[in-house]
Amino acid sequence: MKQQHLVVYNSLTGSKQAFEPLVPGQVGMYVCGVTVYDYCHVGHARVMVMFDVIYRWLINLGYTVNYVRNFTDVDDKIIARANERGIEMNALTDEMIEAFHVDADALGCLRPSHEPRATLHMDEMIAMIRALVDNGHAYVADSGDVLYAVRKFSGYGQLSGKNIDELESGSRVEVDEGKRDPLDFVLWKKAKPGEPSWDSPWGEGRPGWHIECSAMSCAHLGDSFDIHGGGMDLKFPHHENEIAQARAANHGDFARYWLHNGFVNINAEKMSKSLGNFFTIREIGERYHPEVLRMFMLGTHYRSPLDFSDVAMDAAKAGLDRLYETARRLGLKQHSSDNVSDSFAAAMNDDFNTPEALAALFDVCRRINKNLDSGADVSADMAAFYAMTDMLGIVQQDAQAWFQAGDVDAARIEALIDERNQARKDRDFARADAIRDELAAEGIVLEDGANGTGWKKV
RNA sequence: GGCAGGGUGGCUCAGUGGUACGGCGGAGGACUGCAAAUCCUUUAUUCGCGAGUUCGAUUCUCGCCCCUGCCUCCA
Repeated sequence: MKQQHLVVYNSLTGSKQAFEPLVPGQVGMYVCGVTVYDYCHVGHARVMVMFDVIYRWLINLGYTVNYVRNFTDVDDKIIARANERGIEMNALTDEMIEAFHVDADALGCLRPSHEPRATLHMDEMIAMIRALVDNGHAYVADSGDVLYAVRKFSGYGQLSGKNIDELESGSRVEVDEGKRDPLDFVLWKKAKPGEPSWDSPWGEGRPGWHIECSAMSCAHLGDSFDIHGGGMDLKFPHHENEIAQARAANHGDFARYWLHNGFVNINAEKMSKSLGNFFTIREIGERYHPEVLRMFMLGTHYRSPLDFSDVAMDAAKAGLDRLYETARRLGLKQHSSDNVSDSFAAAMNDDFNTPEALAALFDVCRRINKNLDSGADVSADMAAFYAMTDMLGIVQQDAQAWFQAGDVDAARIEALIDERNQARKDRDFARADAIRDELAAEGIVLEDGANGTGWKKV
């Protein structure tokens, strides 16, 4: 059954739905970014990569996409880290945002249309909080904090599929003195001495975490927009609270489709900073090309858990090498746009099923190799091959460089290859094999082809 | 405890009411002086367990076992 039109799994309804944007031809998409106090780990990478693929596919479908991904650049952890390091908060967040971009670029992620920072949207946040206070959805507690009254919002719990009473019965939340309800959350936090703060109708303070996303998404995309995404762990309470704030303050529906990606696990356990079982993108980058990490992620559907391991990364590298091998045989890349195979398109249209899309890519890859072997025409398949790899954001490097990157003395290798080929011509295979073994010991593999001998680093 | 998502070959990962996609790995073959790469063949009578519905279930229903996540900050 071919899927001609995009169907997405909407966390809000718990089912797959045909995707129909609010405005035909246009998509507004907001993805929760990161809190910038440290380097990104593999879990963050998954959000970046998967929503990058979604972004690319939406564009391919012909939509004009307004893709917004925020930076949380003020919060407790940031302040604590800045104090630890003895630097200003902004110095820390600027540094981490730059690092974020380096990592995202390395992973081959396109830049979003907008990357708003919380600290640059104080006016919007304060306006939204004021609206909530004015219409009775928020109140000023004895502590001076402004809190959101969850009981005043009838739809609370719709996204996470919970109701307030259930949440409270199993709640681990400490009951705060000033709260009218244990689930009430902070909209505006009164400043403590020495903390960064902004002026507001409720005195000096700073915004709560949830309000920034409500305010920034609506500021860039309007009170109603199409897609809101992020990691599964943000579903509750973060996204639930975003909905409560935005719908109570504005008149729109807020986000209509909610997309949540699964976690990255280590030994079947969630990778997280609190558990300390995480690898940063940079650490992985020392052992694997970032594109291997991307390939690894594409092999699993975005909503499923993804178990990170060296074995899995090695397998991803082997598969990616095979694609690069084909790219190398094809030679110069022919740019193409919408030549993806039908099965690839069907897979992507079915809630961005990248594992199935990869299967479609490998089908074409195999056919190309076969036809290249037999000398048949591959032009149509080549266009499809590159259209699909571009859509997935893989095979973006020069194929020759992919295999020959690293610390190698190419001139010396070429010289040895010449020497070996002379030996082969002289049928001195002992000498020829000795040279090959010598290079193999250095991780250089020789390949004798119809057009001479090539080499690659493994 | 409540809610959510899982358990598919050596590993990994899709999928479907009619005996299972792809990748990695293994085996055999073609090619090669030998390799490497590539191609071909092959690698699950079987989809956690038990029952039910059905002509037929891995796919639907029920029960059970196990795993993970969320319910607090977390992508």
